[in-house]
Amino acid sequence: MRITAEAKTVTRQRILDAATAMFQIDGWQNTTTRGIAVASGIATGTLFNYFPTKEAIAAALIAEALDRANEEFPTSQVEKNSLEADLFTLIWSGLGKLRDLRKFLGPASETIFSPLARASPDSAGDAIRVAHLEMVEAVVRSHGFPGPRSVVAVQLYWTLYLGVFAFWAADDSPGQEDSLALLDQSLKLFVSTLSIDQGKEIYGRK
Amino acid sequence: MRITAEAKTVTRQRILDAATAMFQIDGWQNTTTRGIAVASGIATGTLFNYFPTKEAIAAALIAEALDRANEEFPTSQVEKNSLEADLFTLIWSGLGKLRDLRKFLGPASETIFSPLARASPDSAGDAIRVAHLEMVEAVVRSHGFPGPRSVVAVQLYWTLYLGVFAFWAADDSPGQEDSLALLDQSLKLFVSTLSIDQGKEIYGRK
DNA sequence: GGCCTAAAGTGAGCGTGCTCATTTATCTCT
DNA sequence: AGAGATAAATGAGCACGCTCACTTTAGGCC
Repeated sequence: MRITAEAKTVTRQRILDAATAMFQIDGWQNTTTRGIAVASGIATGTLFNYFPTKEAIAAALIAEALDRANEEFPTSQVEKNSLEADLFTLIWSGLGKLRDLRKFLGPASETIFSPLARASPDSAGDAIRVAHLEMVEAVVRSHGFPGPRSVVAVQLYWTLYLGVFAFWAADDSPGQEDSLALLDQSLKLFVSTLSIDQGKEIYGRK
Repeated sequence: MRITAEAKTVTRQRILDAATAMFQIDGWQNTTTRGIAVASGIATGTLFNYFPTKEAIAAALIAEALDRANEEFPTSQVEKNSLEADLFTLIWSGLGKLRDLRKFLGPASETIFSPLARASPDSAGDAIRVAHLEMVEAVVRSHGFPGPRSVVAVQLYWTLYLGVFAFWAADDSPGQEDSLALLDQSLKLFVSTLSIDQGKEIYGRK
């Protein structure tokens, strides 16, 4: 068995499709890795040749959805919008792409986006965090905040983002208006810290 | 076997002591419920008569530590301090009581304080969240914000608190100065939302 | 003391997520 | 075409958290 690269991506996709369906129908906890394997037509062990953990499968789904949103985001825009408005667009469109996954997003991300993220840089969700932070950093820079950001500012942003994310995943208010309000408020707060943060400390040391 | 209530609290304490030691030495993942049971001189099944899950054991440890901090907090104070200063005292003393548990706090709370908290009010950490929020609400009220708070404000506070909590648990900066900075900044932001929040909406509607 | 009742204790066993020694399939080289 | 090499697939098996049918033990009552 060699140079089956093409076959591998096919299998990979079959796993992701099966997992999506099963997570949505049965939920995160009730979906077993054995089940996903069977539904994908492979053995249990094979599944783990493609994804190191169950979380990694969900993380891949989330990452792909967010990547799609990021691609659509106009990076080299004529900035007529405020920083807040741009970040709002970026984040809200990301959440929009995740809409289908919402049902299992809460339980899954609980393990994926551990608050402990800083201590385990190899975790399944870390790549997502880094990618998102880079995207945000680019937007912030394009609005005249040269950076670099302090540890505190970065941590604050990520905290607020996760808060919005988690709230949104479980938000049953009509049109997710509560989430909109929270995102709006969170961004106001974050932006207000940026000016304070400017030139204060670089990554934690003076 | 009846009215062994006293014996039960003794056993309960033995479990908590054994668990504390094992979590600290071997970490959260490497400590098994079987191990805790053996170290406590009981059978595996018996352990689960005292605590429904492994998380519940850690949650009990955290809850007791925070309770101790809450008791020490002067509720009926002559308020000469700012709201920010009072919240700072409350939170920082809480973290102080948790110092010994720090090593396993990150990994453990990852499961305990799920962002999904809203959807599973029976989870091990929910009582802690409620107790803390009540404490904060009391302090906020005593500083002339009659409330009630909007869902958004509550969620924002809890998000910021968890962010500080998680950061602090893994903070290796000398004297946890980064955590201090983050807490300071977080509280500033939260307090600034309070005046906006006043009279705006009660628990999410109008 | 000898029974009855029920609370508390027990550990074999289940279903997980994940591993790893072994087997199978494919490509390369002669 | 056959042999050799190796990437990929396999599933029995492990350790874990947790359950539950059963056993043990302590109290109330005569």
